[in-house]
Amino acid sequence: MSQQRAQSSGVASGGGPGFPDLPEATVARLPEYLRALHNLADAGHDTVSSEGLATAAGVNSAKLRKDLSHLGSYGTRGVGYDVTLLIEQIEQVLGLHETRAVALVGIGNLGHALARYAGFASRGFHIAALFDADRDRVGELVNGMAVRHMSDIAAVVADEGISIGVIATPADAAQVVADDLVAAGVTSILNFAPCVLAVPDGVDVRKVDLAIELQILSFHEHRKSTLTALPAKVVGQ
Amino acid sequence: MSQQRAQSSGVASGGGPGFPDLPEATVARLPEYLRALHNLADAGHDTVSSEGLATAAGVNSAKLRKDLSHLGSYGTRGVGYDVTLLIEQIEQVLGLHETRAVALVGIGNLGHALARYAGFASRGFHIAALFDADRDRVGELVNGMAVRHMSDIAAVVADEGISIGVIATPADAAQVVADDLVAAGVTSILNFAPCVLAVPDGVDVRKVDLAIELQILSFHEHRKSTLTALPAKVVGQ
DNA sequence: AGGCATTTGTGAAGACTTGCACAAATCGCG
DNA sequence: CGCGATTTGTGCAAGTCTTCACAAATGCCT
Repeated sequence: MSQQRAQSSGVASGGGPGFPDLPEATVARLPEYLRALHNLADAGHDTVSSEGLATAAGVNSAKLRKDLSHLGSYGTRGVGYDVTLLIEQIEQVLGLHETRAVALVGIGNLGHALARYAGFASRGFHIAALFDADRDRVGELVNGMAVRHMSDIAAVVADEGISIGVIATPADAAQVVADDLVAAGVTSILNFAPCVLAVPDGVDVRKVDLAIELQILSFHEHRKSTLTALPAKVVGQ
Repeated sequence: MSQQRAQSSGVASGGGPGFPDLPEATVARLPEYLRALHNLADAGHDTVSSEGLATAAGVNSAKLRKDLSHLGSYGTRGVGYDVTLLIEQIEQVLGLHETRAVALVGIGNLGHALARYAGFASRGFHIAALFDADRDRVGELVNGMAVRHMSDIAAVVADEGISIGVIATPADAAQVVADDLVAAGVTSILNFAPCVLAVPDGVDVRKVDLAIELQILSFHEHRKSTLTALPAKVVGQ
């Protein structure tokens, strides 16, 4: 069980049959483009220019064009991009055509909120099971779904075809949960616990740490207050 | 009110008196180092090597040393870093000595969870006020604090010295809320709504989009399932 | 006091990412 | 049919970030 490595850019396709060799930075922006495109489609737009889509997604238009060019040529010069076609292509690349089953582990404050969050379902993810290690919480209904005990995880993951696990436990439980998820066959983990997870090669981990986001903002606040000369750069988003 | 620009690296200090010129990538990692250092301190370690701290923080040791070297020389060759001293230095740089007051807007599912999340308080942030636009929710007690109406925001932000706003509203309300926060004097925003915010220069925005994280994982799942040859790279964290 | 093992701090190379600027392609219109 | 306006796709250069590799510094042990 190796310590996970830092993000390594460039998703090689090994010259295989179907798939593009997307830079990791591009992959991270595609979902944002997709969201903007859905908004445009809802607003009745059939086509959109790189400039228009870039603005809607909060990026530079040259960057947007380069990102999309990695998927192939789906724009028309002098016109722009076909909104429906581009949605189709990005969903294809992101693998969003098959609805993915997700297991959510840790039904505390955050877990409750995630279980009820409509944004997952509306964007192609199905929360297929809820788990907690606390037997007092097992059986509780959250958003119409019963909480199950961690000991069921292997069976449920197999039965439901779950490939993604979301960890919303305290930090001290997260590694054990990750090990259980991996043992059950999960190959992608979204970790909300404030700790680093060790996972085997072949398992992807993304981490979201709410306090870290605030601390980064704190740095910029601090800088602004001690140094009033320069305008702030907008960070991330 | 300009469209915000993409992350621009390098936080210039303008040659001013006090402050280091930290690369943005370094700033984003400092909170992770800080968390790891607190763990080490709790475990009774007085010093730690770059290798040890790097492992605990999930990064390469050379990267860690370069990051820390930007803060100055606080290590001892042949020995390592003094844990307490380094904690002190990083907290200084991140501006965590003064507790920062945070306003949380949007007390729905996610807002409730954030209001109750202990990780904020334990890492130096004080949730000073809760707001919602729904008058039916105003007055409700969440974690011992009453929800107030958005119309109070200007007065409360001034009274409580709030500098950071957290937006946990639906996407269609987020821009209005951001405008209100900025008008009230907030200069940093953490946005959980799935949309791009336009803010004036001088205001920092960071975005956390839970569905986007899953979609990025989905891409890697998709890639793994269509291409079984290569081992996956671990993404982000 | 001297030598050895350890570990930091950093120069340099390489990889990745961004953004400009423009040729090539397309459409609409006279 | 041809021309001008528009917009994509991309070569290239600049900037940023990561990683290696090693000299310099430190402490321990004899």
